[in-house]
Amino acid sequence: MKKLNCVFMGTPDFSVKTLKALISHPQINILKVVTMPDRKSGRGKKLQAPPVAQFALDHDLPLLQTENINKETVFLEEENIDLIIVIAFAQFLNSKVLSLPKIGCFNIHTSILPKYRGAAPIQHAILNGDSLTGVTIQRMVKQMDAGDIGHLKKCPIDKNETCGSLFKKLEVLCGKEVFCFIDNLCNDNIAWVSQNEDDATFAPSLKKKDGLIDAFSLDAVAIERKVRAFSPWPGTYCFINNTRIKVLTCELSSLTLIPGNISTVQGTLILGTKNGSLRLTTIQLAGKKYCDDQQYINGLKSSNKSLDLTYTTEETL
RNA sequence: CGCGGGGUGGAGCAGUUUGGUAGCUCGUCGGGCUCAUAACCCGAAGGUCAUAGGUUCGAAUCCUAUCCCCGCAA
Repeated sequence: MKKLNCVFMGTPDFSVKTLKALISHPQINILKVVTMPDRKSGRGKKLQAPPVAQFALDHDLPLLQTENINKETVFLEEENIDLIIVIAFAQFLNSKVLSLPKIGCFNIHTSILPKYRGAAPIQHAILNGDSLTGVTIQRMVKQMDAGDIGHLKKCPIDKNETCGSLFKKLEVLCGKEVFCFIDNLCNDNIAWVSQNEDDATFAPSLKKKDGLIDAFSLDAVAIERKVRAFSPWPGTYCFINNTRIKVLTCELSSLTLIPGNISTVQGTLILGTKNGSLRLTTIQLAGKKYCDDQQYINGLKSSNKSLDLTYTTEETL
C-alpha cells in the first residue's frame, strides 16, 4: 500500500513525541516538518532552535521554519500532500493551507472538546479542578478547535496533578493516539462527530502576570489549584517582606488566618486567604534555589531576621 | 556582549563593606527528662569557605581568571 505523505506542524517539546510516533508508523511518510523560527531565549538571550526543529535536524527530516505558514508560497504549491498533522504549533492555518492536503488537516488537542478550546487546555483543566481530561483529534476548520471529532481518548487527572506531570502523561498519550488514529484513517474506520457549540469553552494561554497569588481575592482551594496549574510554567508568585518569591507547592491548611496574613506556625509557613489558609510548602526566593518552608524559616532565624513576615501582591517601597 | 542574585559541615543561612580564633537555625549521633513525643535539657561528631592563580606577616573576606546554580526578561 502506498504511504501517506504527511506534513507535521508543531513547535515545543510536547509535540516531539507525536512526531516520533508518526515516523514509526509504517504507512506514514514525513514529507516536511514545519515549525517556528529559532528564537533568542533563555539566560544570555542565545538563539535557540525549537525542540521540533532540533529533532528534525537530528533525524534528517525536511524542515521548514517559518513565522507564518500561510505566506510560504513555495510550500503552498505542494501538490502531493495527503494530510497535515498539527500539534501545539502556535499558528493559525488559513483556508488555503487547510484545503491543501487531499485527506485533510488534523489537530491533536489536549482536552475533551468542545471544552477548553485554545492554547492552554491542560492548565485550565487543573485550574478548574477537573478530574478528567483527554486527547481529541479533530478535523481542522477555520474556527479554532471547532472541527469534527475523529478520535478521543480520556485521561484522569490526579488530585495532586501539576501541569508538568499531566503534560508528561498527555504527550505520551498523544503519540499513541495519533498512531491509532492513522490506523483508523487508513482503514476508513472513523465516525466523525460534530461538536456541540453550546458546550464550547475557551482556554487562553497563561501569562506570567497571571501567576500572581492574590490571597485577598482568591480562596485557598483556588490558589492550590492555581499553583498546580501554573507549575512548572509560568509559576506562581507573591511577595514576602517585599521580596519576590515563587510558590512551587502548597497544601490546604486547617489553621485560621485573616486574608493576606502570613506567619510561621510550628516551623511551617502559613498564608491566610479570602477563604481558608494554605501552607506554602516549597518556595523559591529570587536568585536562590527552591527550598521547603522549614528551611526558609531556619535561614530567617539564623540571620537574626524577624519572623514577622509581610505578604503583598506587588513590590512596594 | 539583555539585567541581576548566589556557591561557607548533611540542609537553609550569617560573616565579606573595615583582612586577624569557622558562627547561627536545623538535621545526625550519644546521653538525660518523660507514660510518651516531631516537645524540652546536656554533650559530640562533621567544613581544603566552588576551582586556580595573585596581593599580604596573615585571605571566606581584597584582585584576576574559570566552572556551576538561580531570579527577571523573552
